[in-house]
Amino acid sequence: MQNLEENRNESPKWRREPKKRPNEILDGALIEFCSRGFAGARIEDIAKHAGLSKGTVYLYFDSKEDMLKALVGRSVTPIAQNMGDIADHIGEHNTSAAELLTNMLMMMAGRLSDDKIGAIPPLIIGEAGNFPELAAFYREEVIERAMKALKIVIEFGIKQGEFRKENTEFAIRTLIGAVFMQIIWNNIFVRTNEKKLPHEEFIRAHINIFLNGIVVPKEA
Amino acid sequence: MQNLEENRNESPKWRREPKKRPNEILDGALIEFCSRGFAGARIEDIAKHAGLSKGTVYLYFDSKEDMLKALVGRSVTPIAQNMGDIADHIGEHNTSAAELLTNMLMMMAGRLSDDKIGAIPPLIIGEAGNFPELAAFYREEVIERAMKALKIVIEFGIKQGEFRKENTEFAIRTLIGAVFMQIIWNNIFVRTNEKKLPHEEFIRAHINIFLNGIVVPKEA
Amino acid sequence: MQNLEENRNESPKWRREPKKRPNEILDGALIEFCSRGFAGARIEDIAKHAGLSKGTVYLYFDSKEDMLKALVGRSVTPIAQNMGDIADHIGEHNTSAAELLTNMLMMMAGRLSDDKIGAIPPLIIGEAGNFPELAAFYREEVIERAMKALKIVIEFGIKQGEFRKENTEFAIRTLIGAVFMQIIWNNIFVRTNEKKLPHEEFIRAHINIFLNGIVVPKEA
Amino acid sequence: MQNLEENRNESPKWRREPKKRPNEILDGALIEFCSRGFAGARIEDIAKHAGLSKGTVYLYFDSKEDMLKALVGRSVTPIAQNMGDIADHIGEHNTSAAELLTNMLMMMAGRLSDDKIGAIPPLIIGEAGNFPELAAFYREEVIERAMKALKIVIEFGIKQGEFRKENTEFAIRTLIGAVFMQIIWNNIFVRTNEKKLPHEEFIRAHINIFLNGIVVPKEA
DNA sequence: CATGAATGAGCCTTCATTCAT
DNA sequence: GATGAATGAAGGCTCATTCAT
Repeated sequence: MQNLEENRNESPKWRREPKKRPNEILDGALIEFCSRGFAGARIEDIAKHAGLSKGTVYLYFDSKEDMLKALVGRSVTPIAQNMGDIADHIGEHNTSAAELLTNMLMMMAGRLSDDKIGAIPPLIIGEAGNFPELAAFYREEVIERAMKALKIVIEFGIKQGEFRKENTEFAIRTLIGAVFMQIIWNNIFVRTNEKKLPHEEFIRAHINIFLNGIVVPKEA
Repeated sequence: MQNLEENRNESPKWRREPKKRPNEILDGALIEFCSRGFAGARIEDIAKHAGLSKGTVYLYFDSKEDMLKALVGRSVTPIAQNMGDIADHIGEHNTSAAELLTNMLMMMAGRLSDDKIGAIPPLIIGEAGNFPELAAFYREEVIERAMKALKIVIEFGIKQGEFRKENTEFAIRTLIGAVFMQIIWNNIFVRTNEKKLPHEEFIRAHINIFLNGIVVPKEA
Repeated sequence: MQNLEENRNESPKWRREPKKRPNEILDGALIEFCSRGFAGARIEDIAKHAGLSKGTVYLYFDSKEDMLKALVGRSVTPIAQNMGDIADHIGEHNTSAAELLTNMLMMMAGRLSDDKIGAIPPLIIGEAGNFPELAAFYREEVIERAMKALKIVIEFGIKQGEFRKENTEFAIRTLIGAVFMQIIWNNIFVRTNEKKLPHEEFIRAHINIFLNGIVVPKEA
Repeated sequence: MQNLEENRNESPKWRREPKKRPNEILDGALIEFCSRGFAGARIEDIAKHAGLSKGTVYLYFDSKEDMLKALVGRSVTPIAQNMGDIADHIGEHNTSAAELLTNMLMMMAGRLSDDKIGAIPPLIIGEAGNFPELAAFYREEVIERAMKALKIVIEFGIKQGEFRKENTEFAIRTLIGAVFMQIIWNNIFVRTNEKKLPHEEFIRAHINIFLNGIVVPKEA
């Protein structure tokens, strides 16, 4: 995660692309915020990740808090967009609701496997007390959208006679719970040299159970 | 899994059973840690919750960090114990695996509905960077135990012919994912005057799907 | 101005009277504000004058700005009070307006000869840009009161036939101008080892001219 | 008085006659120094007033301090020159000492009514602690010269039998006090939408009192 | 046991100054 | 000449921790 390469020789400050600067800083901020928490992260360390000095960071962000917000904002857009895209294609071709659900969860989990994106939810969880707006923002931009999309698909499945009529709200949460599990496990509880929960397989297994359950049918 | 034993012998200070006063302090610490994060919490505010002054806290805890550890320790013991209890009774009476799973999840979710206990996991998630030992401790004492218990039940169900043979590890995580969902939703993302996710109903619905899936059987 | 005595041996922190603390701090603030300006004064240096450490200052004042305001406030009360007292006694006994004016100016200049009080106006002048409220406050509490008192006396003198009818507003300012001169000269322009402008003599001479002018009467 | 000569030879950089650009910069510096104080003024803001960027300022001035000195230097020359001019004409024509005094004070007050010049003394007062040389310089270049000129006129008046023999040093200060009053009042204490002290009228009234006093002669 | 005044390390933030372009 | 990105010293303020009472 460190960009050791950049600090090579005396590559002078003004030679690097300034356009990428904010993003480079946010990369550093992500690392520090995640490993030290917002309060514990030191601006100087964040700057160092981008090969910059303390003061330079303030040319791009007004404050530490500003950086946190930008960081969350940056992670939100891509995932939020894809989410709706999938739901929009319901009924097109002849994709089953089951396939659509699989695609959606796969996409979510896939995106969140990217460290730059998956590290954000735990960060938000940790800072929810200090920055409730951040949690609210993330809920609206990501979680609500995902839920809405899942809802559409599940209701579509029910209408098609493909799914049983279950409490949709709870069903959605069961699906999303797996994503939470994956994120938190891989970012918080996995041991340093232990294999992470592979989203491809885990989500597929999860969907499978979601669809078919685990109980052996009474008369097969 | 390997250092379960170690911790038992060492009996670290943060697992001790404190008397009344320390507990009052920890109640205050919980409130402050959760709303401000570990770094943001001020000892003076914690003390105030217990009707004490700053200095007095130090008669009971060596440091702020010590308090965090004690806090987590305090929340761990009860839940960890119950966990095993249930798995121990497998095969007794003639409880089905399905019933056992329901009982276990219900118990977990029930406990974690208690704010004093449910607030801990988000706290740990937020401080995992600063205190990896805490996450490790919690994994070992709570999550691993829960998983082990769930595993036993699921394997019991499979052996009984009650459950299909699924990837047990993933199935366990699907179950636990719902608990994560419940905790995080209720502690982080729920809006101030919005109804919390009721664990009784949600967990029941979740288990139902887990057992039977949501797809309408081909030929019923 | 330094309190070298206090720092003697290891006289522990908690042994000194805490009641006097704020005043001691303000004494230090005065010294530093006057010699370095508000912005240039370092809290640590201010604290050192009172034999305290940086942090302790914040037990008594919320901020540097707070200290400045307290400092001005402290200097204002005594002078503002005396001012009115004198005007209140007009007509009592058979004091002439001339005597009253002399008493008033003498009192003002006398007070402002005390470094702790005379150093404030130049400070306000220097910080008027940053803290206009301070200048406004000082005008109202000190200058306006002084002017009002002088006005009463001068009008009394005119009514008595003791004074010629001059533009009172301007006359007042002529009187006060001398006080300004005295303050600014002694605090800003006087050389390090040059005699300060002695208010007793200077104000007396000034009043004398004010009363009688300097022109030799045409036919004496 | 003694180092008037020195300064003339040394011709310090801050008395140089800058070209157009530097003057524009100083105009900006004046505004910022006066409204924020020396320490509070930001080079970037000063530059903006002149339509320049931060770095450019350093092509014309070595440092912020250098700008302050240049600023004061710039304001000093014109007033200092006029001062002597008047005194030089004493005895020419048949101007009375009274008229001469009036002319001199009128000129001083008139000049200082120009914001660019009148804003300087309060600035010096505020920064006297940080830059005692500035106060000393101003005293020598402006105040001492004004005093010397006034002294000559007053002594001339006494010799002519036009003035009574008063303590000349004090009398001078009484005169100058009015100028101080005018500057400080108009630059510091006047309210935002309040009329400034009009130097024409105020100085005329002041001189009138100075010459004739305010007491009604005993037997007129 | 309890207090709270005092300490001082620590960090965010500002801004004069530099310098490659 | 002019620019503005970059630097880094400096200082206000916070707060965990100590300790005399």
